[in-house]
Amino acid sequence: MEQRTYNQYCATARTLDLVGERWTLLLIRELLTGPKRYGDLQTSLRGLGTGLLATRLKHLEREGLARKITLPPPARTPAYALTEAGQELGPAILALARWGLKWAMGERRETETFHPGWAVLGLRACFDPKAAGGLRAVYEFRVDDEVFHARIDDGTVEVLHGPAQHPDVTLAMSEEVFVGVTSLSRTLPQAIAAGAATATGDAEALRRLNGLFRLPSPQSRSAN
Amino acid sequence: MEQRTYNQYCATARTLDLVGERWTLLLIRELLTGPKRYGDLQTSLRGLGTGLLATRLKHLEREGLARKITLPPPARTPAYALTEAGQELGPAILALARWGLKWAMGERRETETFHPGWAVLGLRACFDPKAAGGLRAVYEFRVDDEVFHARIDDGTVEVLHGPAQHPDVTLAMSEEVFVGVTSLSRTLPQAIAAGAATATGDAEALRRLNGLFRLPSPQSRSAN
DNA sequence: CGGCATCCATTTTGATACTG
DNA sequence: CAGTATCAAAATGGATGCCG
Repeated sequence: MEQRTYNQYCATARTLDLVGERWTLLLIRELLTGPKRYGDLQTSLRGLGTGLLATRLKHLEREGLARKITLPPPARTPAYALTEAGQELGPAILALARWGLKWAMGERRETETFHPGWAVLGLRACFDPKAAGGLRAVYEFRVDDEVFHARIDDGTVEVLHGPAQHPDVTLAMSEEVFVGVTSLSRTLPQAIAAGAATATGDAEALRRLNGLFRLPSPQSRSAN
Repeated sequence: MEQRTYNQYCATARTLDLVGERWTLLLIRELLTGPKRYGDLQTSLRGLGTGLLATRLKHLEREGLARKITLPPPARTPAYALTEAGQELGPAILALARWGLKWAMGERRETETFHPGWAVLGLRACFDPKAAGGLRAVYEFRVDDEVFHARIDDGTVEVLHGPAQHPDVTLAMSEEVFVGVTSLSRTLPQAIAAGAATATGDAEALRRLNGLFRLPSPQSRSAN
């Protein structure tokens, strides 16, 4: 069971030794918005078989990137959460996401799965701390059945799966509309005006929402 | 020959579809400091067979991340360079490196290879733009036979393989000493005082060098 | 539901020999 | 030096089956 290694005394290579195997970074991506259950991970990651999922989770546990927890009552069911070391992979994953938003997104393909959480993470990747100066607000996103919330506190964001305690603004829309908004094919105000999205709560916080995320305009890699 | 894909409409997954295969990010890491020849890539990446190297390079070309060039005279020999899209993976790779510096480095293992360029990239990953405010200087690093230079220009760095045109400071030391300095086990002034490193050039620029890079103190992943 | 074990068809990889 | 060709070993994926 010798695990494969690049055998390089290099920070990048050492990191990839730990998280560079197939599925590993996507698994961490899933856990970035909070603990997840085994079954939910399976659902999110189509193509990752149950055997390999178990292997990967064990690996993350053994390496101190994730740990198995028991969800608080009334759930009391097992789940997986990131350790501090795991959490700190967030910036690296968001950097990959920023690159992807600019150079690799385009239209959604027929065969591709989609979960709102991925788009929420895309938003987080584009968060502009400067634009959030002096702002303290909690936004709740209800996309079909999935709920996320973003807590903005003067230049910082935190994005978690699940409802917020006291959202300042609650937004609701369909998955399709959410994809449109997070891929710049329509703006949130347009979607609201068209009745495709609803927003309730603090009007001032809602007004500031648009400027918080700087989605890059997609570029082509073909030339140059 | 369908290439494997995660089939997720997600910026992170799309990026990993392009560069998540084994060796790919390390290949890009090598090209981050300038064009490299086929043979040099083979030398740097022990364990990557020539067949796979050719496959990966073709993939990067096809996807618009790298391109084959002819080095300018008098070399006139083929080499591979990053496109703009490829260059922009730098931040993501540096984010992985920053994580590795903090959570995965420790001592060099017997089996691990090492190249000064990797440590130079580690420095770049820790560059502190604030500390470089108002500074404009070129540092040349001569580590055994390898030469790199870093061009600092008021909050920006650029690190390239090869000698600088007009270095403000030239540093020379052995690989071993360089590893020591870039892993915080000794400081550059200490190494110079001990005669293990030599520095020539502008004293003021040399004095500012130390503060430019904020190497994180290594953390253990085991607990927590 | 959560999670590990098994079996098997495909891919991916690693190592080496070989060619222009 | 820059790659191709070839083949063995390892990783993946998918389907089940099992057990608490």
